[in-house]
Amino acid sequence: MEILDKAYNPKEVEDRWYSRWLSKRYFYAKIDKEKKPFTIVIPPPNITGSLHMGHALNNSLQDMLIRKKRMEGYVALWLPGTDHAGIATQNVVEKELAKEGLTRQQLGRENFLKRVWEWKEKYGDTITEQLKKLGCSCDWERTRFTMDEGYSLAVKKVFVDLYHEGLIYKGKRIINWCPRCLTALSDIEVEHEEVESHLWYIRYPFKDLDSYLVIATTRPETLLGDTAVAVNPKDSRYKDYIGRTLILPCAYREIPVIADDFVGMTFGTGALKVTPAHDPNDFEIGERHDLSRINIFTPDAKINENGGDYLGMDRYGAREAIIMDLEEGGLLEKVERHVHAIGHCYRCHTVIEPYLSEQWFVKMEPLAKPAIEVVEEGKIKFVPKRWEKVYFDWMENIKDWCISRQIWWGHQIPAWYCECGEIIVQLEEPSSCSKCKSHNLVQDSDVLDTWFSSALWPFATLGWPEETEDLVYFYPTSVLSTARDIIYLWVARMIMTGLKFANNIPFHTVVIHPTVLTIEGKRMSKSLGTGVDPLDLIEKYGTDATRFGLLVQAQSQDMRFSEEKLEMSRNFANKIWNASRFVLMNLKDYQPPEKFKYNLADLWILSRCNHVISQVNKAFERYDVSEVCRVLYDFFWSEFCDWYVEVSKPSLYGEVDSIRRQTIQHTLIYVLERTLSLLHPIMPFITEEIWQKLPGAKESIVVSPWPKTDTSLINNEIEKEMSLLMSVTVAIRSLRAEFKVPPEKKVSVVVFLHDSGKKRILSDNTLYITSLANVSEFKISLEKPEHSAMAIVEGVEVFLLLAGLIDFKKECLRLEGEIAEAKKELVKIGEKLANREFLKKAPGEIVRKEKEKKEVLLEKINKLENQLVQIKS
RNA sequence: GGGCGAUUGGCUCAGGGGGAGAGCACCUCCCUUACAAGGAGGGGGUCAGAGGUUCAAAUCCUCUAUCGCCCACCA
Repeated sequence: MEILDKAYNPKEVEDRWYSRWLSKRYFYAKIDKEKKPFTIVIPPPNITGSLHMGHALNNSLQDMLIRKKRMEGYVALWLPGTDHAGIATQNVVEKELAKEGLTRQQLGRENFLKRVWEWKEKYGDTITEQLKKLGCSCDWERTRFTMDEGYSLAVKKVFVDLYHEGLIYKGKRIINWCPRCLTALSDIEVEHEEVESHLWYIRYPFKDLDSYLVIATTRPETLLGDTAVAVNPKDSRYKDYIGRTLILPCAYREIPVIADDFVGMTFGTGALKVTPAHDPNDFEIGERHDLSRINIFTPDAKINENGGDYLGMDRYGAREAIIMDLEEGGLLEKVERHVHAIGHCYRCHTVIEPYLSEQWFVKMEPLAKPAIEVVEEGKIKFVPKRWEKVYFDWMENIKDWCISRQIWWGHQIPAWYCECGEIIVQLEEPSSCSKCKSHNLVQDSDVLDTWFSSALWPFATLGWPEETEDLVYFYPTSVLSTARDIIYLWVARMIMTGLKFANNIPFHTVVIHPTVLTIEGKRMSKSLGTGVDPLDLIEKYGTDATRFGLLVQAQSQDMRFSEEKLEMSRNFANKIWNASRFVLMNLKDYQPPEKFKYNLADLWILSRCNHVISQVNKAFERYDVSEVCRVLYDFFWSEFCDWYVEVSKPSLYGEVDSIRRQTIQHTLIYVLERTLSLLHPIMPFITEEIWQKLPGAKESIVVSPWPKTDTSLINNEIEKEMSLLMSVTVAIRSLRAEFKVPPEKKVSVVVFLHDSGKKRILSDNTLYITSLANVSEFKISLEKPEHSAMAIVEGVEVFLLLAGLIDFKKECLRLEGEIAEAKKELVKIGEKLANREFLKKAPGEIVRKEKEKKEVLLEKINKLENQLVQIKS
């Protein structure tokens, strides 16, 4: 039997096992129709990404689930891969080009894309390599990328099918435009943030009257694009002005006063400037009143030729200039402070410009409907359940999805325009126009929203649209685990496309894990420097400790993470290591026993162990990974190590009876082996390393069977008996400490009790108490000894014979304190039992328990008082 | 403006109708041959506040306060 080093050294162990597992192909999910599949598709990280705490948590969680199922005998597939991340990746490569003084426009589309692919080949696997460091048991042979050939075909097919079904259309609308990324964004890619700004009150003079109308706006610069001022038709203040003409300040255009229900009468002045090309509401008002739409911005948000004198200014410069001009012209009535939310690009945080342009959209309502139903019907469950409401709220108010992006990196839209005006949408490039036969066709230059392609992830990765073996066997997948901020962006859309194109739900459970925050409760962010790098943690504490530390905190609330919290986990890993070391050190002569001779403690730990197996399995069913961690931590440390290992020592060191010895050895192995298996999904490396050294170890813990509860070993009677011994032991230790008995000094103990059952337990297991509490003589007596300190546990009076060591004054005080405390409790219980309503309405079980408590307390007080009298005499 | 979540010992968090818990920190003792990344013992909380339901509330309901998150076209 090989003995372990004194302290656990994770680094040495981790690389060795991971490459071993790979070479054995344990993570490869081989289709076996006799077995059930269990599938998780990884939320594909961006190729630009590197592992952050959120990834570390989410992937530890997925690995935990997949490893457990693998051990349970499922064909467990964890399908990995990456996302091409259109805007993000394009930005990164453009930045690189900028260092060389180049722009993508200078390079041209084709060369630029070549550069991006080169970049991808070089850096795109960074994050998947990091996942290996985390111990993730992904099936790397099935790794996918959202721009793989097959995957791209799936994307095109979905687009083409939706188009021909009328669910994708092209339209001119106000969309969210990022003036820095120079592309449209969908509504959910815009992050709203409250900012302190102003409300400017501006006078718009009437053409034919010597007066003016005052409008209030947060964006004075857009007045250059105004084509009307609108008031509410019910607003008596303005009734007479409807239909009159105003002179637009700074632009000197004539615009009408119109009436529209949209306008609120209480905000501002009740008069609204209408800029159809730069505000979604104004756009709609414009449609109703047939107003012209004047675009005043260039794509990078500078004033264009429609802005007259302000041509070339950027939007903020133009604002200042216009305010100044208004002020000079006496047209600025007043300025108020005003807080409002404005949208920012989720990629570069530039302020979004509502911008009129022609884009492709997906009609969402028909897709959303069945996706709502499957969640309502419980076919897909969210964990925690409260996220279902979040999902419903969004789905029930869903808006059409703008899917075209004016960037180059991504899936180019499979639409071709003919000079005759015909639009051809199909998978392959057409050789000629289907209408006029012209060969002069140009493909739409836009690419699709990255989320359009990731929406297909659960089935496109399995080979769809081909009816592949993988697709048939592994789809629908089982669990999806992700962060809550992509419930709309990703989860909802996967459900919609899965139902539509793979004819089934994409997964039956959506686990929404908590967000990892800093210890101050702030979001972790690289740019703010508040992030923690999980690889640093792995380096410092080991992968297993890092995983345990994250998972034990993964409860239903967000977690405030700090590095110190990993110390607990590292210590736990070390504890596992050393307890195993102890076991292995005492196994040198081990032979699997043919006969057993169990003691109370053996039966106790076997019972506890099986309780724990069942608790762990239940917690897994609820996806309560934190509970799994806690149950195992508590059991291993506070029961197995603190009690069973300690109890086993005297027998292992001194016992001559070889059957007893073998029984203890067997029990140690039984418990350790099972605990390691239960811990393996959380802490894969240390458990494998130790497991391999246990007698009878087979191939690998990775593919070893998951523990099943053996109910025949669960014995509540035994657990109660053991707890009596533990209580007596603690009582003796406590008295020793109270009276400062040196640890090495052996003491004599006398216990006094009447209960014959308890007497038997104590006399049968004296060795536990004498060894655990350093007792030389342990007597069950019918006489109370003098000159001793006393404690009462479970009705047993425990006397520590301390002639000469006892400070009687102190002991009196202590006893009086205990009496007082017991009496306080007695009063409370007394009141309860005096309450007739309680006796009448509370369940009999509760009443009985309270009465029993009262008896125990009375007895205890009586005993304590007797002792007090005796000591004083 | 709407919704969701949180409020439990100094800190970070469990618990979720009938005995207030853990880890860290703190105090005392111990380098005992698995482990000082450890062991033994101990102190510390009227469970944010106010009402209500109940025989019984940290736990369920209502309201309030504070913090956080999400959604939203009031310019």
